[in-house]
Amino acid sequence: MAVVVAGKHSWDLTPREAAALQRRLQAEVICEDRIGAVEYVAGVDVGFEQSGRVTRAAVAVLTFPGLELCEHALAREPTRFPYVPGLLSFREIPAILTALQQLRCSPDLVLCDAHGRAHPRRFGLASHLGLLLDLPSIGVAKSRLIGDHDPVPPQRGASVALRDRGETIGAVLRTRAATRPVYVSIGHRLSLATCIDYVLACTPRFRLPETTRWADRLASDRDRRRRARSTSTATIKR
DNA sequence: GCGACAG
DNA sequence: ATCTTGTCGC
Repeated sequence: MAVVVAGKHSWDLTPREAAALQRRLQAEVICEDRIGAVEYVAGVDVGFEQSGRVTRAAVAVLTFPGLELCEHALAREPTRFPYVPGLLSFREIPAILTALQQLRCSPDLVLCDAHGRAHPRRFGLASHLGLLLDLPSIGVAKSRLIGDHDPVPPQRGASVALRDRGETIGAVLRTRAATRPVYVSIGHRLSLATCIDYVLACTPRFRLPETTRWADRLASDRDRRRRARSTSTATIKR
């Protein structure tokens, strides 16, 4: 069954209106486990073309827990909202929805390269997307937006609480030893403990061949440009 | 007023 | 997000 967008609202908003919408929708996020059997898990990421005016969204659907690639989709759309810290979803979600709607199967869980509840108004991209799709979702960000935390012990699986204004808003989790930890937070329809379990289940110590192949495909354009640049630089140096 | 600020 | 230089570790 295809992905269905359950919720809808205007995307033609000013930054001020967008923040007001976040404050309203934040109350509808479910922070308890309302999740069934997980057979397919989707990973969502976006990038921008060199002009900066085109947003590209990539979605990969993997089997769970085997993590074999079974479907993917790409979308290119004009960027119609500026990057404002805290309003990332208004820039990225329209293209993500386009990509998701091309899928033939609907995932049971969505992992996002962004924050969920670890957000100033408790409504990061992962929560926004999860609510629109009415699907369990998790925020997995590479860097901090808000909150404070203690140092994270060095071994895989170690985590510490991410706190803001006296509240636990997420966890800082090591998915691999000797790399930077990731910032995990509830997107929608999951408890924080369950979010951590799924992130660890989706980030095994050794990359599967399918995962590597998919990452290569996503990075191909960027790598091609980088290679061309370093080649020309090397030529100039000589 | 100043710093901080997912991607 | 992107770009760069130097440095470290496998």
